[in-house]
Amino acid sequence: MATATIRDVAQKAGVGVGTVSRVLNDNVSVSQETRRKVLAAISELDFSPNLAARRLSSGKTMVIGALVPYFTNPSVVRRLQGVVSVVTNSVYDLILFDVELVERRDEYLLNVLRRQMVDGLLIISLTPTDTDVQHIQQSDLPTVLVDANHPALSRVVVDNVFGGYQATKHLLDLGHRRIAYISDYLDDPFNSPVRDRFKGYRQALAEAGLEFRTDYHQQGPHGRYEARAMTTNLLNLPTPPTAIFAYSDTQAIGVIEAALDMGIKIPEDLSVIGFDNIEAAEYLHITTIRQALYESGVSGCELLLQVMANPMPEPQEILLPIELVQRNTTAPPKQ
Amino acid sequence: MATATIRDVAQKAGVGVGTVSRVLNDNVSVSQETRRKVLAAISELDFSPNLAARRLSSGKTMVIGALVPYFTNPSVVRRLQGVVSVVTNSVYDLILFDVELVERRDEYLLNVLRRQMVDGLLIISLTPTDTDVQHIQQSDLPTVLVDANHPALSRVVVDNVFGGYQATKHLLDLGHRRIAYISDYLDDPFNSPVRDRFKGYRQALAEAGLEFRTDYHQQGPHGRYEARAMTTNLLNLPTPPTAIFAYSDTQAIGVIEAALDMGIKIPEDLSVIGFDNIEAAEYLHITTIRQALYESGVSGCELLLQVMANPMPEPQEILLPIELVQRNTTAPPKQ
DNA sequence: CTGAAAGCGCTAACAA
DNA sequence: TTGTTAGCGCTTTCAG
Repeated sequence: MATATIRDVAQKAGVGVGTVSRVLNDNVSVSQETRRKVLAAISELDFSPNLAARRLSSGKTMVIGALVPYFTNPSVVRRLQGVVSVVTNSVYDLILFDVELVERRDEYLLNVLRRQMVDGLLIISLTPTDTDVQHIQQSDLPTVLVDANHPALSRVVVDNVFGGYQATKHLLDLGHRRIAYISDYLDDPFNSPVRDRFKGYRQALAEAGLEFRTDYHQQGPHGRYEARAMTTNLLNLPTPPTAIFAYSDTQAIGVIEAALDMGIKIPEDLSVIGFDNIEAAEYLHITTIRQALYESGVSGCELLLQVMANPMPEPQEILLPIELVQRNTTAPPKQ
Repeated sequence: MATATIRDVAQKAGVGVGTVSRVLNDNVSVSQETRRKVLAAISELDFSPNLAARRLSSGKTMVIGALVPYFTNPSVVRRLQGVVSVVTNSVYDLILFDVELVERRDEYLLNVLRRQMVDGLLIISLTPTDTDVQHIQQSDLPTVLVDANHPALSRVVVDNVFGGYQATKHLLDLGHRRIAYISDYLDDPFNSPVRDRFKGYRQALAEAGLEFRTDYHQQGPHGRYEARAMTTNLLNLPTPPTAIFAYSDTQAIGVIEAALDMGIKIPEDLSVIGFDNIEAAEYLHITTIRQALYESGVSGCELLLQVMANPMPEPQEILLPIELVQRNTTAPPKQ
């Protein structure tokens, strides 16, 4: 069926296109009778307004964009599920930008900004650089960060420094003295949580009068398998750690697998604590720092919708709570 | 910055807008010299073509839609990850339609079809009705089904009847005679796999000379918690089953939790087999029927891209393999 | 190879 | 309250 246009509807209803547009947009200034006629014509012709035309004319796309790194990352997926739950109940559609190559991140962002592809943007687990922020501000696109921090942008975050502190403190309280940290690369500019948690780790260590040992900090690309390798290094040290704090649950799983492979018992011989509380952490009974993943997506999207509706002079910050979840992978060290 | 338009570029380059459009679209009929001038003007003005305008004018949206039910479902997420991996490397963007309410499914589909929101559509784990198919065909929108079957549409599927058979056969081979099936509602029109696997289950039973017992089939809404309740019913029967085949791994997890709660040991007292091989099944060592989830998304999206490029007269079918993965939740029955 | 001009289907400003 | 009309920014004829 060659889809009907607004002109066809106008003709059939015996009114002008402006009037049809008015009833389409729930503009009040239409008489009952006229509205009825137009509505009848619309349903008769099975008319539905063309989106591209509407967008060009109105300047609004009615879509929200979500920029995410590694759509395969469970915690990112969980956040996205929160986003989707909100978007689905709004008038907006969701377009997903998956950045697998960090080098292409820039290209994505600029594209999105310049081409006016979306009315609002959610940036998830991807810390923008100052240059990025400049571009965003220049483009005037309502933007909200989720799990990423920048003072100039509205955001939904957790206190990662405190999270790192809390995880380490838990291990310390258990009596551990040789505590390692495995993480993503500390100098990844797009990942600020990794540095914050590291800071918390060192704070807790210092507070306990413990020296930071560089050989107890392993960093590498994110992932379960990469974490296994880092763990092996750690466990082969002359004086191996008795506890490992992993930057994420995914990495904690790798730590556990590597330890098990070496015949090291958890938690008897090695304590492991993760971060995030993804579903797998529950299944595997991993002690972890829970953060409200799903909720962060919900809050982020709600905040974005708000900002889109009435822009706020100041960037907003929503701080979500974190909480230690004790399960079966941490215990006091032997003897 | 008030974004530059094609007109600005034309003016600055001293050419007509048509020429600018030609270089934008890699049209060959532009002299080296002219192209150079235009390109210079473009980069000088930091110009990027407006998408809405391009869409309206060309009639192409350059976006692919993915219609999914329950974006929280792990197997759906996994398939989607496959889709994303392909879309990301194409010229298309991805827009996500999440259908949480089955009643609204229709509305979504019609909307997508009529408003020309996308150039191609992927329908995941949502079996279309004949009416749906009619609408799709009328709209002439390239469409591919993933994990859903309809003879009139291109699709990526597995042999679910065989899968159900294989799962049941495994239990039978182990020596079980009292085998139950818990599943989603059998009469859900949008879920054909549930019926196919049930058919396979009954085939295997019949082949073994076993009668189908209605009290051994529990159905309900999909989910881990719902599966727990169904399992409790089963296990409280006068002669409870010694093995349970769960429609999905998610449900198998519920089965296991319910059994454990009742002090029933797995696999000693009860064998459990799931379906899908989601990540949690690996963590929990659940015996299951693996299907290539991620791969289904990849194949589906590649097929869609192909169909969009050159429409095929006949609907295509891609059949993906399934495979029994024996882990720790199935064993011979006691004595 | 290139410029001019006619839309694509809609919204919104302007009259009436 | 309503009809008319001028664009929105681009692609794509149609001439030349």
